[in-house]
Amino acid sequence: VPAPERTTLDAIVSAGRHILESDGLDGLTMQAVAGRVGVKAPSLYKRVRDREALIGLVATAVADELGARLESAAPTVPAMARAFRSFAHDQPEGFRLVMSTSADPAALERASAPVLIVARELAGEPHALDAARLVTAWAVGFLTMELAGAFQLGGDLDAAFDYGVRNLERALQPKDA
Amino acid sequence: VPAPERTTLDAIVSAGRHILESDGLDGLTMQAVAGRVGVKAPSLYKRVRDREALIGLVATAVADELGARLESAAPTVPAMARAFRSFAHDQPEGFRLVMSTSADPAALERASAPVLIVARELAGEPHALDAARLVTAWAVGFLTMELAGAFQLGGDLDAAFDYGVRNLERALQPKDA
DNA sequence: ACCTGAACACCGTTCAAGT
DNA sequence: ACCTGAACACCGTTCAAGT
Repeated sequence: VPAPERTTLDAIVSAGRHILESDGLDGLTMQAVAGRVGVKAPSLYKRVRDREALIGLVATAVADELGARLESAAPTVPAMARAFRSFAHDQPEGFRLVMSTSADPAALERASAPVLIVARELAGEPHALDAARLVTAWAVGFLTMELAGAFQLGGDLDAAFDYGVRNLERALQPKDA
Repeated sequence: VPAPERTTLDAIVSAGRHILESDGLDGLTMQAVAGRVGVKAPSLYKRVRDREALIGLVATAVADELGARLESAAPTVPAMARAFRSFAHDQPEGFRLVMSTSADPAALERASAPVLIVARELAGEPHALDAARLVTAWAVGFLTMELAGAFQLGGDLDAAFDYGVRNLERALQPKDA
């Protein structure tokens, strides 16, 4: 006797993202997600292996949206850095999750593709990958610290971010430019 | 009727650090810590407010050791970057914890002081703080990604790290150098 | 004065029983 | 074929009772 489906994997992941942002990773419980999609916790196990797998799906979905935002930004270092930072401000918990958990490798690769293109244009082919990693690592670290409140010494964070963008752009030019 | 003390706060924090590295943050349970110091879980509440506070103490202890290592490194960008990376490799869970939790602000400030000194010498006083943040953010981001396995596109990570160090050092010099 | 067993709330997960 | 109540293991935390 078939039974009607009362939810979908997409609804579960979407509920997970919403709860993550409002209640943090600790608040992302199976019961909270189940309640939000109108089902009891045990039913989630029909669509998701366990909580860890659900967290991975949430992280991948966030990484995909980050990639889409970077893709639709202008292909310059400042524009992509701004897009990156505004995403982290909009979804701080999701951003943290993507950076700490290993999300789906394919999603991470998609997200980093736009950066690689800009880096190639700026630094030239031989150092394109190293250059992309330099600017990505800086942005990840800056936002990790900003979100964690780790910039203790005050000062203007917006100015510090601009300083970073400007100097990195300069640093990526080939030495004999 | 007084009762003998069967453990100390130091022993608890030290046990916490050990369990953190061996079993991860999820494994850092009150029962595991209590067992390691030879006591039952409820006794921990005599010395620590709750699990969250214990995690904060562990993070602060790790941050203090990181600061000490940076302080004893040679005052150059490459030497401090190497010290930073080797610390993250030695204590990956501790490193992740310090970067994600807000450890004690005072500990974070102590840890970043040596970087500030080098940055001041390289970039000059007006941009010393911005420069320190640039290099610190890069190192934090690089290691966050390296530890998370987020560098998907292969290549030589040691070389990518060296590339970052070299180019950042160059980027920090005043524009008219 | 610290330590512990017992208790409670809460969560992840499994599974037999419903429809 | 999915959904749920019941059950189990495990954890954080409190507290009365021990010494």
